[in-house]
Amino acid sequence: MSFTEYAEKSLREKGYKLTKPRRQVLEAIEKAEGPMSPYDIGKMMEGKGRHLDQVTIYRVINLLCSLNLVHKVFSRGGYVRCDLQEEEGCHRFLVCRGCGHLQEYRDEALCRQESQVAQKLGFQAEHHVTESSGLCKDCQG
Amino acid sequence: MSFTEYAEKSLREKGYKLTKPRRQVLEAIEKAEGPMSPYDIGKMMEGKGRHLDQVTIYRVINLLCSLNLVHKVFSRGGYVRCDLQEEEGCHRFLVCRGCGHLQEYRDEALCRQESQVAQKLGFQAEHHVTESSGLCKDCQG
DNA sequence: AGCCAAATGCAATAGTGTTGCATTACTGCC
DNA sequence: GGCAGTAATGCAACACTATTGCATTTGGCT
Repeated sequence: MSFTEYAEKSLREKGYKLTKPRRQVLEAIEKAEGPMSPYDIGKMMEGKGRHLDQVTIYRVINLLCSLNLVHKVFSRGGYVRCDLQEEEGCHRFLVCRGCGHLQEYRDEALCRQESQVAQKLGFQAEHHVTESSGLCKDCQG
Repeated sequence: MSFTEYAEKSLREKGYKLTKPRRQVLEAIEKAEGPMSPYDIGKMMEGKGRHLDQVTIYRVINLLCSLNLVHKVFSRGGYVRCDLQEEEGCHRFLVCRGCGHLQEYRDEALCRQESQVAQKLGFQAEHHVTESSGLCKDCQG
């Protein structure tokens, strides 16, 4: 199931309407190579002769983020599609400082250990957001 | 050694000048309870009859961040002083979704494991940025 | 005291994000 | 297939975040 298909299914199931702007934003994010800013998405639309209000784009992105269909990448700015679809747990990113390449992954053991460390500090962790920077396979050596 | 003392020492040692704006920003961040935006710092100054240019504040903050004397808190916006001073490694945050309380910590084992997981994916991690959300001691139960 | 590189102030500009309200358009129902 | 009602969008305005270039100032040195 493609990203867009999965996202549209998720929206339906949760009772959200499947509107034209939402389809368009999903399509834009599906096609994008890396993180897109709402502004980028607007420009892409404009380039195709369509028009989408910036506010609408923000609202769509917020919705998609809240459903974990899209993630914000803090260290680079912008938003990317979630590549792990229905995989539960905390999704993390590896961000290459060489080429900017982004890889999403998930690791249950890491999540568990992180929560344990928090517990020792009296904190009950619910969600972890992690972005690691370094060098990807192609940029090493 | 207080935050400001330590920061001023670090600046000197690395050859950065100890200017009035830098002292003022350090003082503001030292006193602040939680994350401050550059705009907040500007307003705080204005309130005391002093004036600091926004651009200058940004530049000072960027410098302090690059020296790890101050961290940006992505999930809340704004910047906080580093509470771990000279402790090496990746500094992480626990962010309470109840009261907004922020706690900084460090855990070498976690760091190592995170790098190992990345390694298995062919990625050579250098630095990890983590913010966990959940409930602090006071907000549980 | 004076030098000078580093840092600041100012002006302009661009990107990011939010709110309120009137209008439109999905979805479910007949 | 049309209708009703609610959810979502468009528009306008606004506020915050952040960057660049250049003229001017100043901290740290001799």
